[in-house]
Amino acid sequence: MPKIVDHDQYRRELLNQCFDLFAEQGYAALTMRQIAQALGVSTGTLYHYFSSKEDLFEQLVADMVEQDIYSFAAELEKLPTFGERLEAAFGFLERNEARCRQQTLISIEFYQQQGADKVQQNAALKQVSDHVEQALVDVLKLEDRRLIRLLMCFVDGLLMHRMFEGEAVSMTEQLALMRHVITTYLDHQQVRSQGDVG
Amino acid sequence: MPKIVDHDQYRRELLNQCFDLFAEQGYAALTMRQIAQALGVSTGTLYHYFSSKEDLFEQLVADMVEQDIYSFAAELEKLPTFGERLEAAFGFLERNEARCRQQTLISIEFYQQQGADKVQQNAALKQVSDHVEQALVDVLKLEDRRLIRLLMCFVDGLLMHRMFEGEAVSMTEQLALMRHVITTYLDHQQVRSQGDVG
Amino acid sequence: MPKIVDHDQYRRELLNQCFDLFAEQGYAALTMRQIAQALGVSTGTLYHYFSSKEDLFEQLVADMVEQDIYSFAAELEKLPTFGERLEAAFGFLERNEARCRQQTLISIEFYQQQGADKVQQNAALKQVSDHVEQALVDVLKLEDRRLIRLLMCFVDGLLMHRMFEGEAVSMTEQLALMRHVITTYLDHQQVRSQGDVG
Amino acid sequence: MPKIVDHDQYRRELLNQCFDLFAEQGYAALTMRQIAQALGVSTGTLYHYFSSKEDLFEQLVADMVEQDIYSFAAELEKLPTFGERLEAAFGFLERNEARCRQQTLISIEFYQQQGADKVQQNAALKQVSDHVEQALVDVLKLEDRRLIRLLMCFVDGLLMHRMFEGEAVSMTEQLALMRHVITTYLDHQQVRSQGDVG
DNA sequence: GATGAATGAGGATTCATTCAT
DNA sequence: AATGAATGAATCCTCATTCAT
Repeated sequence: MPKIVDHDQYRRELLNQCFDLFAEQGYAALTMRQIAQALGVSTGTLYHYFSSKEDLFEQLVADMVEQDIYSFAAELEKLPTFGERLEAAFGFLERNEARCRQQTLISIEFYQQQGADKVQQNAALKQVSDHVEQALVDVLKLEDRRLIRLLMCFVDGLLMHRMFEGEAVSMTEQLALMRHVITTYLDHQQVRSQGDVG
Repeated sequence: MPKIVDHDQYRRELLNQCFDLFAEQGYAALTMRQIAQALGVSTGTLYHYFSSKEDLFEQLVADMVEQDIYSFAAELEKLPTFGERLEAAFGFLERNEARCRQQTLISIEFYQQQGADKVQQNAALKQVSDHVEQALVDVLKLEDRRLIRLLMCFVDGLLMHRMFEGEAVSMTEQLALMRHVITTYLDHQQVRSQGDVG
Repeated sequence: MPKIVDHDQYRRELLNQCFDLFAEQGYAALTMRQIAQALGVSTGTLYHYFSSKEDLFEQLVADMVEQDIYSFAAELEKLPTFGERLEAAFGFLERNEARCRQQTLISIEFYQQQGADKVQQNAALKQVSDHVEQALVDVLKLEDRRLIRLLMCFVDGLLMHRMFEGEAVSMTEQLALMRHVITTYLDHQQVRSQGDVG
Repeated sequence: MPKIVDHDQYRRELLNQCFDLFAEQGYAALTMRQIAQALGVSTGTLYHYFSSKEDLFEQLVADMVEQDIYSFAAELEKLPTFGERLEAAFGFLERNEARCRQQTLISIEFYQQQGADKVQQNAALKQVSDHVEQALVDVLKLEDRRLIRLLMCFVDGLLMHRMFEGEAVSMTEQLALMRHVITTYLDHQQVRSQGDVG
């Protein structure tokens, strides 16, 4: 194998370690020296692997897409009912709240950093979103993509409110309520469909 | 005699004009010189009214609380059914999407700027949230605060996804779906309640 | 009397009140706003009486010359021996150490502010010095101006060391020693002179 | 491998070159840009070696302590009489007047910059003083520390007067006179002691 | 590849001074 | 005369980036 593999692998390792830093400090407030120090390398080394701070950050976001934090998928697929699958998914979310918040924050940082227009052209965030959407379709076995999207919006909004207001917003309560609302809606749909059929 | 200036009023005027700037550029990327230039004053004047960039920003957020963008309340209260009231509220949201996005962005900026701990202690954002919550309770005539909170999370999440993905996420579609989901849920609740009663 | 008298008198009053401020903070560290605030006037008023900060400071130094802090002279003249007169003069110095230090500090500030060349051309500090020298000649009834100058140097040096080292340098002890040294010297001179005569 | 630079040595070199600047301009009037320019480096480099302007200045003063400008000591010790030793010491002073003035000025600047309380706690200036005092005790072979202190006060005062009044105060004359006064005093002391003994 | 010293444009902030009232 | 709001040049300091070693 050529050296390129090592190079690329090391680059990803560095990116991984940067993740928390950007989430905690924000793009602008985080300096290259801070990053270098936290990673235990010199700024020179940083510039050996990334052409600029912006490049480093963009690669970080791009990398985020590929990180399959939805590796929990397998567990869910065995569950028989939609209700159970949603419950498991929400349970995962609750257990990984910190990480999910970070992703949300970094996405927003990216948005601010790039400027609205660029972001929407840049495929990165769109990809993250689509990726997650597809994962949910597969895992929840719910075909209605509008509903998937609704869930995603709600979840991201909930994470945001949790940042601002902390425990004043109950994760457990809100997730339980949403499950109730959604299942009620789906049941009703089914009933109506059956009624239509009948 | 000094130049006659209503100090406090002028300060608010300056704050108002800053709002867009912070939402567009973000706290860190926006310089005091840029602000001064955009407002048509000197940096010295800025420091005459605000003791620091941070102070300016904090006042901006504090001011945001008091701005009653939910002045649309009056119109809604006359509407007879919950479905109509929710539709009207969502209509307002759609028409004022830009402004609402800005508020969301600035809140997040504030979160990053202040650090998680401070933010949750700081009354400001909590107030915004409570204020909006109460307004929705009054206007929608919906007593279940958990549901109100759910709606708020969803709406903020939707705004966020709209930022990242633009028109790829349909505001109209999502809002309509949510209305459907919620009314279905409420109807079902009522039915069940009546069933309980009967 | 024309208004000029009032104007001039007020100007002097302002100068007087500035004295401590400059001694405590130093020229550069003291701002016009601070001065204005301390004097209970506006910066505008300050500029009505003084054309600039530099001008204010120069006038302050010039004024210092004319302030006869050596008004103690009268008391001394009645004392019969040189030793007693010197003792009284040093006693005055000890009681007014704070004020004397301030004068010294302000002189040095002036020196730094003006630049070495200007200072020596500027009559101000030279005048203070000559003024004091003459006062001492008259009061101590000691004709030898070289000795007067030596005393002045010593006293200023002592004040300086007291600033830096505080009570680690004893004012009382040093002044007493100098009195002893000087009177010994003068006595010896006299003896020798008499010996020459005889 | 990094550029090979002896950090500490270079830092001292920079400090050395700063000395004159601070003495000439004073702490407040001297800007970091001016310093950088004078030293032929960038402001960034300055901040690489010193954490702030204040730190730079404090290190300068601390460094001043260790600079043994009293390296002339060896020459003096061979001289047989106190009179000759004092003459040689004053001769050295006269030849190094410029440097000595600078030290005095910088000490005063330090005093103003730090505020009276801090200065007296700060060991730096006290050390300079003690260091010089001990050197004089050793070199002049004069045990009476009060007299050493008196000489130091006089010398510093003389330097100060020379700054303000330039050649109007004669260095040579004043130093000669002080020598005369002191030797007369010491001779008299001896005579009296012998008288006591006899 | 790796280092960290060096750079200098650019940031927040201060402050002497002006001037409309 | 008196005020204090307004100005903007100049200050200290930071930080992305370069480059000699």
